[in-house]
Amino acid sequence: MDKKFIPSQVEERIYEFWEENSLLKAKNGKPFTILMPPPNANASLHAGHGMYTVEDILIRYKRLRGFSSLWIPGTDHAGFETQYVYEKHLAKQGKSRFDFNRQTLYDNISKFVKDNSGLIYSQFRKLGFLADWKRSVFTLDKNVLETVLGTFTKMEKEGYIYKDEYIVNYCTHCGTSLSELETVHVERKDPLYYLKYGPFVLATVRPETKFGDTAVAVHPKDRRYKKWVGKEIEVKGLLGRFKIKVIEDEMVDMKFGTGVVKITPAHDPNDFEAGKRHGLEVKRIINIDGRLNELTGPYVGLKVKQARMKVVEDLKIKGLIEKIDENYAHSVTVCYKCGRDLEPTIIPNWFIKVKELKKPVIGVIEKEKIKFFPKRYKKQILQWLKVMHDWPISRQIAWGIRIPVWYLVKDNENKIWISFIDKNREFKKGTIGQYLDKSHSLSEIKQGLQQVTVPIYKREKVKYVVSVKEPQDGQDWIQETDTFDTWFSSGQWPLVTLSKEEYKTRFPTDVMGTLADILPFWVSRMVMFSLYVKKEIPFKNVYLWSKVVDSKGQKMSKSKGNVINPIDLVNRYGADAFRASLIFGTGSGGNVPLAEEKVIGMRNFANKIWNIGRFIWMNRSVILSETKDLLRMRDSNKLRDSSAKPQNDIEKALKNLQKEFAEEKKKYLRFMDSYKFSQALGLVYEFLWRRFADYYIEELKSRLNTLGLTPRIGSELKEELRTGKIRVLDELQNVYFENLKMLHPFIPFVTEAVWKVFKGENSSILLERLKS
RNA sequence: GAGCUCGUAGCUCAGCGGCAGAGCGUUCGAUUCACAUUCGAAAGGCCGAUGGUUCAAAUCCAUCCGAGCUCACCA
Repeated sequence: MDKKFIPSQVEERIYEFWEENSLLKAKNGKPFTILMPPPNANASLHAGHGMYTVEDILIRYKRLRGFSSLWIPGTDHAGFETQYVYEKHLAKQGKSRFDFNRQTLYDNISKFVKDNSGLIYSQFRKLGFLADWKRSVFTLDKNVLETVLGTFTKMEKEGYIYKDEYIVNYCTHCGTSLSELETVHVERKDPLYYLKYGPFVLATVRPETKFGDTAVAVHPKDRRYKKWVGKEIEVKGLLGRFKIKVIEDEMVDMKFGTGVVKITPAHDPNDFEAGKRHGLEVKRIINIDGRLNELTGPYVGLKVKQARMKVVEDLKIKGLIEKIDENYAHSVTVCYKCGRDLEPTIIPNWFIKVKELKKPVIGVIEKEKIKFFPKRYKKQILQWLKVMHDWPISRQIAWGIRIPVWYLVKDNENKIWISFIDKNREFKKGTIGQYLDKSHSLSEIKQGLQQVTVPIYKREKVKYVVSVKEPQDGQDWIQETDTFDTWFSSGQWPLVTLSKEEYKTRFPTDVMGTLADILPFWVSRMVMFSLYVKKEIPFKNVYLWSKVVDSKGQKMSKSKGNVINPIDLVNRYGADAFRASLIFGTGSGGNVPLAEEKVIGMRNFANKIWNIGRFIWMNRSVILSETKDLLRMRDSNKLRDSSAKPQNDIEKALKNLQKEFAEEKKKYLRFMDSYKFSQALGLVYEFLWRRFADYYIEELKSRLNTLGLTPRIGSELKEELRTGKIRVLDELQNVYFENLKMLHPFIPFVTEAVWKVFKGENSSILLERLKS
């Protein structure tokens, strides 16, 4: 054995051993199953992925406890995220997604993902993860598509899916709508404009939307404006005079501004709701490219911000601005990805009605059929479920699972809007009828297709069918271009990962471990889909781990320059040290600070484990080789008298050691079974280092020394004590071995390396059992 | 506005009714000994504040102060 444990010399070999000897696969026993949260297929390992260690700990622990533990990995296509990355990549080449038709864009991204995937699995291997890589599932695999499309079809048939023109947060830069959860609210100061509006003055931060106003609202209790309610007022505006209705609505805050609000249903979520309540016209004046449209007269084509400046300027000239509050602080909704202001926009979207679907979810969580660790997340998810509203599942991006809806072309030529690149590589946009008439064939359109938009028509709806393949009925159909929100497919992760056989024995799975951040996005939806499709919970326990932050508790980000590359740490200090540093001394929830000093500390711990083994190994080998001699000299009476007392002391110490160990183990099992990994590791750390090494070994050494013995090599070993010493080492060794097993889930490499020293190259601690 | 969490050693945080703890850092000391990636020792604390429950409170309850997160709203 080397003086030091050198991870880089053994880790790779050990991992290969596990892999070659099928130790990554499930063995016989009672099933224990974890589905790995799928990282983005094109991702590379970041510090946060290190927390997957928690799942590896469970897998290894359960294996040692005799379970048939199975960890199934996978990767996610991560629609929006990936397309975003890819578009940045395109931008570097001076291109954009609009230069390609949909299919080509999809194929290019697909290739991009393939080229960049696989990296993260090799990094996971470096961390020692005992997952069955051969079983990896990708969220665009055939069987996943079947399930996901099947669920959609079922939901549509049963009335849980509807299409609606709804106001959604739309990022004009990223070109897609976002769910509420994908938005970020930031506090900001913007000018608040007080506009003269007929007989009123009203305050707004968005004067450029005034062309879309279809009412003015006041509070029902506001006496100041009572006489106007229900009447039309005449307003002088930038485009001339117009009449507008005054309505009353509780949403108005009498104290804010002048107590009068303009209602712009097409461009504000609250106004949209108000518009619904009062049956107002939805007048859209900003297109989805973020520019004002022809209804705004001279402002057509301007982007929102430019338009605002121009409108304000013109209003000033006309004397229509009373005052401007330059320091108005409010919060703005921005894109979580690019940080730009979101434009509340009306676009046709596919929705899932969640009112009925979420009821059983709340039920199983309240009844604790699914348990949360730490417990407080139960409250959080329940709170979130209560406010959960219908889920928009359409995304206007190419990289994803295309929604299996086909629109009938016939009779709808003027209702289906398309954009495509024609055979002369020209970009075309308009209704499908416009082009079919002009010698563009449907197949040409389909080939160059970028986007299909079918607005909601109240009277004559556009006929569509839900079908995975194009309907073969001789009629012309064109498929929806929207794709599913990534969470729609990853929400079905527990439904696509196991084999048919395994659904009988391994479902519900045992533990779902994930970052607390995605509790609402992912966990609640997995439960929802599972209860809907399988009438069964998808997992029994949810373990929420914490965010990995830097040593000062700051979130890691490139701009702050505090990003720590985990592989770097692994290369320098070993996978064990990295893993343990994420677990040791960390609490439940919040953040896990990752500091190099801590990794070093854990490296030292791994080395300590190694050296305790080395001590036992060196002395044991000596004894074994000399046992014969020693036995022959048993009757020697030399030192007999003086040996009596220390011998008894050693016996006593051993008894204490056994007692302490029994207590340690009992506690350990309790901690492990209640997912208190940090405490379990801390316990063994304390026991092995502070008690076993610093106290018992040191004590024994010094007592042997008082007899003129050093527990060292060959000739220096005095025979008189051998009987006692053999026992000493035997007992030390057993306690040590048990502790190796207990530590193995946390620091698999060093424990396995030591094991192999004692039991041979072909042995593995993973084949051992940790008994109660 | 609502909910949740956290204030414990210089730093990062465990502990969550029964002697105030760990890692890192600091100071002093040891060294042919399994390990200097080591060992021994020390300094460092009104456990955010106040009140309550209790034989006993860092721990439970209430209020307050401070920090953070999430959700909702904001013309």
